[in-house]
Amino acid sequence: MALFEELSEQEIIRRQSLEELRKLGIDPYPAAMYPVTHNTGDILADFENMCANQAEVCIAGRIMARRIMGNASFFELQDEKGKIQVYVKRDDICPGEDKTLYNTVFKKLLDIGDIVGIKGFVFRTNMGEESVHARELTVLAKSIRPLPIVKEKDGQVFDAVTDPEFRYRQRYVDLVVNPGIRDVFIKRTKIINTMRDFFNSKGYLEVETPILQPIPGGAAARPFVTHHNALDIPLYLRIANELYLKRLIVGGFNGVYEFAKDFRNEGMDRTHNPEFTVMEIYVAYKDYFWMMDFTEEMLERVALALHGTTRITFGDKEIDFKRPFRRMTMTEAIKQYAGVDITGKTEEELRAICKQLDIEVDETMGKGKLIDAIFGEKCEEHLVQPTFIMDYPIEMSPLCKRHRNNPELTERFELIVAGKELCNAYSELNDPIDQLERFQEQLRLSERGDDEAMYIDMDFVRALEYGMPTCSGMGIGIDRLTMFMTNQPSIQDVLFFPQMRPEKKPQKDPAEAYAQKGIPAEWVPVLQKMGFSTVASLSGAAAGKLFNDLCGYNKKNKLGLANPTIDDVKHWVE
RNA sequence: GAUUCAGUAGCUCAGCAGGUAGAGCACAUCCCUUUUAAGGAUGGGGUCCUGGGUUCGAAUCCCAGCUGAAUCACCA
Repeated sequence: MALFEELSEQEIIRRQSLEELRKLGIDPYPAAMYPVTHNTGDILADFENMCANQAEVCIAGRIMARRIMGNASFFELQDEKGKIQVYVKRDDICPGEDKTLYNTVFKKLLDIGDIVGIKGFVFRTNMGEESVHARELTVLAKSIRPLPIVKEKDGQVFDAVTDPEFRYRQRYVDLVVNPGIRDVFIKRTKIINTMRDFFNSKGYLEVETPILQPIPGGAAARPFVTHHNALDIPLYLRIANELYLKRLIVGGFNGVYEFAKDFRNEGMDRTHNPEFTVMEIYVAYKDYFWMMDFTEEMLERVALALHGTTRITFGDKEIDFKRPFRRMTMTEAIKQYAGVDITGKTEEELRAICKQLDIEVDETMGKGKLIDAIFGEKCEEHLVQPTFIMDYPIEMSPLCKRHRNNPELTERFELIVAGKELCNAYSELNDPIDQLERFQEQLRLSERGDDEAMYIDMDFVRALEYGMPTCSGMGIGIDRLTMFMTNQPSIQDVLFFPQMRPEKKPQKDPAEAYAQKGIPAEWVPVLQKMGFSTVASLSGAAAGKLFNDLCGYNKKNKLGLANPTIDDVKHWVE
């Protein structure tokens, strides 16, 4: 009894069914493989043919609905590809005298959520429903926790589980009961595979680089820190892999790419998760113009692979990934959308412009950040269709090559879609002396109070000193790309397991802890029910009231326990 | 970090002039016995997020906290 103390009635019943199955000699969790031959998708795709031939199939999956009748019943079996109705006739699955498998096991001991295997043949019922007629039923895994019940008819969903906390914490349940969730994640993988195929077809090499880094380089962000015991040094979870991929270009690879989990110790919101996926690619002897063409082709392929068209819907917007994308410089964009010309302006002049445009600034912001603020505040929101914004100020791009025609700018582009940054790319800086100076400039910004300025990675500078060919690199946020391509408004909807605050388990002391105070084990559940879930919580409680409550509870619930004396209770609350 | 909203049965939700906790699905028992989100009847199931306060009395009103979401701030 004590074992079931915290279980709901339905859970208790299911655990009893579990024991009943074992008593009948049925292992509710058998070890042997089950020889599945088809999935529901296979059957429904070729139904007419299979039905005409009464094709034999062996399928397995979860019971999602049951319609129990006398000696014939129906249930819905759900597998990875969908659902199909199964027809279970007593005398077919129990050909002999013993009807236990049908009457007891199927009708009484199985529940929604249980995983079963069915051998049978394909047929259509009188009602016209595509079905499998069962000849054999095998219990493959008993479910002892009831699933939420979600129903569906003609594409309309009833009682869907919508609580985001439930869905994200128990994604496994979300995937089982909510139609369409699985599809987002299948598309996510398809996006990645399409990109990977594209890169491989060009002969570029997929590589892996360190996640634990002694210097968190390649981007400006606060890192997660950890400690390596054997080396006794701090290590950082990478915020980017850029500097390692460029080292490989130094090493002689012409094209390298990596799908990388990066980690940034910053705020979480609808578009930010502390760990996220980025694809970065570097190709030698190319520049950022080439990379724009490459990026367009890649995204067009992804859209076509997913939707068969370049036009996609995102929220209330329609976005077209058809090449070529619009291209404009940052200066042009600011001129067009903010109405100011930033050409040749000093830091002080820019600060005045910000003030005039009602943009908040502070003293730590240098020229680059001021320009970025104007762009972010006044321009980004207008850029709905894919747009390359080119030629960023040099201060905000310490790893990017100086612009060939203007030393104030860099050969950098970002791709903006629906007002959000999707890609970031450079003609990569390969001048080691310039690179070191840029790092030192970052250090000065950092001393001025900019806590996101980059760390100096001297080994990376050393690598550049040996010589890196001209090259262009591009990074793209895979989570954001998936959000666009699957029309999901939140990053949590494209991550299987988005970061959540850990669940707090209510603390409960075991009966032994109560025993040390002389409290009999049978009273422990009663005390816990009354809110005294730990021994410590008892101290200081009003003994008289508790005594009355306990005796009253005993009587009211007809527990038949021997009441403690008032002196006993006084001792308990000491 | 700020503001707003939400937290009631396994799930979806009602209830909130403060007065004995409700429905549908799910579950159990029975009837029916080829059904289609839902046949019929009966029944069981709740720390109304937690802790304080106001009150004769709080799911309901007030305060604080926890968890989540949205918006903003921060941020590639």
